[in-house]
Amino acid sequence: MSWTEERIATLTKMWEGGSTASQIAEELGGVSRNAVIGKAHRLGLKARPSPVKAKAKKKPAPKKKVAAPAPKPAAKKAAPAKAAPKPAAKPEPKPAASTTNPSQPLPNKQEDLPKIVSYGPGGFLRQGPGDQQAPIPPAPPRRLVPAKPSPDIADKTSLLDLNDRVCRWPMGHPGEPDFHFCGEKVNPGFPYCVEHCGRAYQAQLPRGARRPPPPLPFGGPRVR
DNA sequence: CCCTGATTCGC
DNA sequence: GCGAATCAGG
Repeated sequence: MSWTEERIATLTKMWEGGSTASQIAEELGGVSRNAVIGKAHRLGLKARPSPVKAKAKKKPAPKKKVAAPAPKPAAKKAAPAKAAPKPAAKPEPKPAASTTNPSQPLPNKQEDLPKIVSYGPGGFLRQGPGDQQAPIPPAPPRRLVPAKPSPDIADKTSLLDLNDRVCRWPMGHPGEPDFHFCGEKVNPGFPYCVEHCGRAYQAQLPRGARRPPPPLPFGGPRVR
């Protein structure tokens, strides 16, 4: 498996969403937990509550079992000394001007809601009924430059384009070059547009009066 | 034991 | 760049 735009997008989204590396790996498929972590680091988006970060113990020369324990005067990757002790360590947690938007000083301080989210098979957001009411309607009227990672999906709704107002119904299948999301305006109160709400939420019919199989996302044959 | 993320380093 | 192996804390 290779790290395509979509896979990286999913990884990033989930990682930042708080999903564990295992969950992400399982979601992406074809990659291990380590692969996810490794990639996450390479993407520069590490820094997350890790159980093994509290005490940064130094490593007593782990030495990979393979490498010969022979003394290496000039180790190819010797630790470049821990420079910059920075005694005056009191750096202001600069919020780092969020993409700068002078004309709109949005509060941007809407509580640190844990907001548990999960992701469906395609990395789409899976919400519980309780979350569908969108407790925080004043979604920042972000009008940032999309900066599409790929021109191929220039007019498609990618994972990165998802927000509280667009339909999250997946179109196509993850991993495919044109995988994207519906992107239509949502049916207020739901994560999908009116049309897809009809697919997602079907009235429970009486026994025996059941209709066709529930066309869940990724659940059945490809529909597009 | 299980889980977690961090890190190293051969490929 | 990738990820298995490994480390290390919960």
